[in-house]
Amino acid sequence: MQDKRRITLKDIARDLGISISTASRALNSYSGISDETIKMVKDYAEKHNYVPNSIAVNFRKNKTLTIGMIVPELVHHFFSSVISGAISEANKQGYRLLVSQSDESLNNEIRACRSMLAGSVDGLIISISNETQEGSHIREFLDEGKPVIQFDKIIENLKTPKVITDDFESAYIAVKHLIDQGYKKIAHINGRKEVKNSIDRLQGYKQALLDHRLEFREDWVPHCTDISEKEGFDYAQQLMNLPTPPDAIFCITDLVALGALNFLKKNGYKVPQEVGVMGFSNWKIAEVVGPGLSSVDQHGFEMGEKATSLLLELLKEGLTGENKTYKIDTDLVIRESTQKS
Amino acid sequence: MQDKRRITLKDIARDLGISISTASRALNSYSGISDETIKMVKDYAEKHNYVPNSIAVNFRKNKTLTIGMIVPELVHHFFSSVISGAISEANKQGYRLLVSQSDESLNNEIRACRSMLAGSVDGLIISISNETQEGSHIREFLDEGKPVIQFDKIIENLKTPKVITDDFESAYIAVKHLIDQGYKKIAHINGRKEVKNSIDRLQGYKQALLDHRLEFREDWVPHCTDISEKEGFDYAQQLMNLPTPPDAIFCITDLVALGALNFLKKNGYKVPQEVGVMGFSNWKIAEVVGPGLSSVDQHGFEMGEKATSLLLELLKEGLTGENKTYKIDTDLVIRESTQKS
DNA sequence: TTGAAAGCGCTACCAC
DNA sequence: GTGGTAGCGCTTTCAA
Repeated sequence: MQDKRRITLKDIARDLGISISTASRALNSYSGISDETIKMVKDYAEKHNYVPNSIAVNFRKNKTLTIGMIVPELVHHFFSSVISGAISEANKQGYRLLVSQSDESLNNEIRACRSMLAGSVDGLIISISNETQEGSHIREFLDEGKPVIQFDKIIENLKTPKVITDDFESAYIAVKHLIDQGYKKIAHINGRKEVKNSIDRLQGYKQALLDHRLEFREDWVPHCTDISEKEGFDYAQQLMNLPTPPDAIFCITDLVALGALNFLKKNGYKVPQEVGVMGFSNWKIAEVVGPGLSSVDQHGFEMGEKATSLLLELLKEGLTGENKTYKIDTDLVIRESTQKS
Repeated sequence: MQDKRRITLKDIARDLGISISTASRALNSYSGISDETIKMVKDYAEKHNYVPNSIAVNFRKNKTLTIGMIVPELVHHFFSSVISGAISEANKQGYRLLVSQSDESLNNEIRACRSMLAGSVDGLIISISNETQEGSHIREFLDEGKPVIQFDKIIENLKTPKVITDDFESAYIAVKHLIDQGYKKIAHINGRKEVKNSIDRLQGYKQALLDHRLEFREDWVPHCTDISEKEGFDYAQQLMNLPTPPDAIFCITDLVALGALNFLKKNGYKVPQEVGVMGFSNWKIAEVVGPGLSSVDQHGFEMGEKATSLLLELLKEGLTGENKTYKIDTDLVIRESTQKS
């Protein structure tokens, strides 16, 4: 293997008979350098394929031009969309993205944070794991003056900017759509009771029922723990076997909705005529399943962009940011599964 | 904001009345340092929460402990699985993963390569974009002695280790399954004619037909350009409208298979009784579509792990690697769409 | 077993 | 407009 040493500023300076500082200034087009010199140096650099050693630059400037991103799960339409948006925005501004995942484990999350904090990133964008309750490992960033943006799954009382889906509003709109379609007994397969997204969606669901004078029943609101297809199937079964079964099911997630849909299809319920089904997240499966699943699109890409631009702004200003919450709009995507009328 | 300066070796040395080099050696437990000193320094470091400035270490050692990964598209079940596997393996060995995507654009790919080459990574794992024909931007890594691993979509004549799906074998097995099920007129919606994966799958398809004395017809092998659902739909239509329509369709990808499936369902063809459909990649959609789509699972996570461990091995040895190809096994996942019998 | 010092490549300050 | 030089934090010779 060849280890062709890269040409350095020193080489340029020597070959051109100028000083290193002049070469540096010329390449960075500082004021106070003659156009002549600038041209000479730039031409030489071009010709000899000079690439500044960015490790050295980083070292000198004490920054990395890299931002870290930690998500609970990478193989997931929503999170990969967010990452995609983050990369896009970061690259636009000359930054790179270091990606890690916690696999929903607090220990992994802490390890990832530590590794990034050791000097590989200038700031952090994170969506916490299910296990994370408290954020001392995240606070370490702030303590060193490195900004953090939380998104989607957040720790409320950690003083960072937050980018989230407006879960209340989105759930409200989704349920209102069901109501508008003429469904009257609307159940909600919710998520974990202690997770903010679940709580907010549940509130939005309740408020929509309240505002439209529809009945709310505790036994119409089961709570998932895994948020899996199987749970969707099982809870749909449980709901439909109630003495008073619902005529629509609003699901915490498309995967759960898929399970519900499968139960309903398998057992001869007509969707959407007898039972309406609404998902959340608008994954690819919502589009391809039969019948097409109405869902709420969370604009993951946009969320990634927003979180990144917020972080870069703070980086530019040298701040760690205020405790402000930014809500990203959602879109209700209406498909067959709720088209009763 | 607070900018609590982090404690450095210098601080430790000063406070402990020893030299910087001793402090450094103690922390790294070099031989030739008294246990006493080691203990003293380590205790002090622990107590004052010393974290080595990894930018400085990187600079000094001229490496970053970071590897770069460039994929055509991040929001994609296969690629996010690969990334997930790569992160897992990299972290295990103390490395981090910098992720970028080309969006199937050669220019973006070149830009991403340049950015990483400038000093942010020690090596690269890449799956090239559809537009990429030639790899001078990748060769720049090798020229600097930085190893590269190609995976999935590769440039054959670039001297790097390669990790790929055994497309020939996988296609062969998939088609053989169709044959075993009793299908006799098997079409293949292929990909671009110049892309290696397409070519190999086509060859596997042909060989399976040949070995089982089934007819091969050019007009049964249309070529996609986008590899989209729409193309699947359109080509299925084209195939079924031929004077001699096929009784099974092997699709280059699940998305294409989905389009084909949709065409068939919409037009009253019974799947799998009248027409069998086989996908490739085994995305989530293959599992959830009705009827369930038989497909070939590519083991993305494993591929990411393998590519990463190969890269780290080279990094350890200081080599750029040989032109060796590693084929990752696939699994045939049989669902309803091909269960004729 | 320890210390002094060079130096990685670059930027930025201070002279001239 | 340009050059000299200090120094970022660390590792690693070389000397003692």
